[in-house]
Amino acid sequence: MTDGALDTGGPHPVRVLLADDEHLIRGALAALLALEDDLLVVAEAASGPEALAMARAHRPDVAVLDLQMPGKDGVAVATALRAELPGCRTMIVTGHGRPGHLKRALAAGVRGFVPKTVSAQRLAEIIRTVHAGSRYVDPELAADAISSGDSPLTAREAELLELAADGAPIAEIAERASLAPGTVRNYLSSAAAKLSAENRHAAVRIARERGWI
Amino acid sequence: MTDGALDTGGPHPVRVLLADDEHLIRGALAALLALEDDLLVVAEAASGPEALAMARAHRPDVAVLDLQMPGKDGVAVATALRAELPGCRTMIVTGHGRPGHLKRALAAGVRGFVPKTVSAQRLAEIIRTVHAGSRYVDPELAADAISSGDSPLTAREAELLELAADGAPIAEIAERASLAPGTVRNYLSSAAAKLSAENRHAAVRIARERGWI
DNA sequence: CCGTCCCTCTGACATTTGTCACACACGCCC
DNA sequence: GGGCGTGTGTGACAAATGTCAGAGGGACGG
Repeated sequence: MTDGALDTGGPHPVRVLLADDEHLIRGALAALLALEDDLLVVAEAASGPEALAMARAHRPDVAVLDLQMPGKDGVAVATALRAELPGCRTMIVTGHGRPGHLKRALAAGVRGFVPKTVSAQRLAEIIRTVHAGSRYVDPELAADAISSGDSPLTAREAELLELAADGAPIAEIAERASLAPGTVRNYLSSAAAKLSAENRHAAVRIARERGWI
Repeated sequence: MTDGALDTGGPHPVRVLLADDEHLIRGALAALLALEDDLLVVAEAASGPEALAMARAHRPDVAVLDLQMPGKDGVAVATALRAELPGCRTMIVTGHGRPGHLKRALAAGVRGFVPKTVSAQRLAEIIRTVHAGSRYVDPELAADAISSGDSPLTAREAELLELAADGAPIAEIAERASLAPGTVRNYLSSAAAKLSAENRHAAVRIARERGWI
């Protein structure tokens, strides 16, 4: 064991898992992180399920997950990892961060949340921060989340709004939710009013933007 | 001037402009392309207008543009470049390629269209291909575009569908299009029928997926 | 225990939206 | 020119949607 005085991260480099479906980014990122002496990319994955399998096999210290991946999204993977590998810290990297994702991520135990607009060096610092046990949330995304505030929708309203998201007619939504059509209309109307939307479709759009569904 | 026998691209390296709002990717990409002897990244930009300004200043041989950028999207930049710098080849790199974008891009004179799932080395090859004057379109994206086929919508139908995209009520659409409400309903109904949609909102969603609006 | 508040749920009613039949203009082929 | 097909535009009618008033139930504090 090397126990001399080391100033670049100590004897144990941080073992990193990289998961992103865009090879271009993942490969480039791996190359840049490899330049950091104290970081070691031990596994890469291009999908949610693959990320989980890789994590089981390689037991990384930190998992860097893209939000949008085929199969399972980043937050879902983080949730699963929390249960399976409690010692593994998770962080999310995302292209266009919407407030709701941030809240979902933090609820799933994610320790870091950053947009892809940061530099690689900054990302390396954040990986170290997260590995050390601190949390890091991009200030701009945090501001967005705070300014957008909590969802004013009740659970049922959000649920029905989600069922209405693909433009289905009321009758179909009512059937899927096992409710009377009138009830469905009422919830959607209430949700639209809270969101200052003209109708349920505009409400869906607004709720999406705010990350509330 | 070096004029000896060179086998890695000749005496004039390909001058490349990189435009992408995600620093993480742009920086990483620049680093990876720098490993190629015959490619030289002469400028980087994080937005559409910035990309144009950089292109004017540095006159690159090939402009690698992200599709989604603040200010002006990649296709819009490509259109402007075609007029201002006819000698500059343009190519689009995109995260999630939808058929309509590909058609728009080709119409704008773009010579290359690739998803971000390709590797950096592959991208380097494609930059060379494009610089040599050939075109390159990712096979999978091309297949999508062909299978999705041409839009069955007439010009007016597509136009009104676009106005309906944010969930606005018919009256507002009619006003913005200077048409009678009945006419608007008729066009949207026709568009919905062609797309096998239950209503105009579902039609909007389908047309978006197919890249027809 | 009681009142109060909020969420859930429903049906009746008015408004909005989708469907249909039809009129007009334009381009095309014979 | 005459016949034909297609895109554009309109209004009447039927169906879907949004609005409203209100009933029932659980949580919370006085």
